[in-house]
Amino acid sequence: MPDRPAGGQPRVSQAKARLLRVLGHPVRVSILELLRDGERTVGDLQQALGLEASSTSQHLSALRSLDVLESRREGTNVYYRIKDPRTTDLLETARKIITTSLEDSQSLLAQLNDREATED
Amino acid sequence: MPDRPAGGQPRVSQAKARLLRVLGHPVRVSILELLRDGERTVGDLQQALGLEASSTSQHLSALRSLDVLESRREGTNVYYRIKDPRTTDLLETARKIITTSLEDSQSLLAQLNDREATED
DNA sequence: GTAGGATCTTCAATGGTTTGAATATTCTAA
DNA sequence: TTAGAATATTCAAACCATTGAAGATCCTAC
Repeated sequence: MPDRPAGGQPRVSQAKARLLRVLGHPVRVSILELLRDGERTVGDLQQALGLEASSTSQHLSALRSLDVLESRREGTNVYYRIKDPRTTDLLETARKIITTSLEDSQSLLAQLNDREATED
Repeated sequence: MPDRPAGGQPRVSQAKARLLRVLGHPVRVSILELLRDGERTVGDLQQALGLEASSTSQHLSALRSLDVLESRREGTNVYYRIKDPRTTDLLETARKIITTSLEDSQSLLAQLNDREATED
């Protein structure tokens, strides 16, 4: 079994990319944030997201097909939950990276403004 | 300033999604893996990736535009490096999630095979 | 200083993939 | 069987990746 399939990049890179890509959508990020504190029904999620039922279901199924979510049925409702808690950590890390990056540009901006005020 | 822009999902979710999506491509995952141990030139990366120069440059620029990478020029070469080390952590977390998920399906498969061998 | 070569980036066109919305279908509980 | 809920399918529009050509930028050597 070759490490590098026809595509070009190694299998492991491809697997990571698949996971990150499925997480890389605003609706799906919102879903994970909603599920951070525990399971919820599809109808509940749909309402919180402000989406059509069909669209909600499609995003949920994308996440489940990569094993990010799992579901159980109870009567007429289906409950979804996050399968691996490290998925939440991953999103939290993403948040930290973004925050740092924004803080850096903020402080750069402040420096530029200071300089403008004092120079010449 | 509204939390929820016209798009639908909150700004924060959108920002996270942008970051995760730019990381969600096999070539860009490979780039980050190559840069894990330190900076490298574009030509070096290009060769390791097996890509066209222009394609390499565009992936690098996508990563830089979201502040994932930074670069410096030295003579005719440009060196790229990872800006925030937590980006590496994020990829590592992704790897762990995938590994666990694969192990789970492996053991499920093993159970199925055992049952097949002993039943009837 | 300027011609040539090397490295990297940008641009525009193409082909492919993903998304969103609407509709149809399946599933479940009563 | 019927209503309600969830999922699957479809198709047009938006988006992304790749390619090749042209454009910068910098070094070296004459």
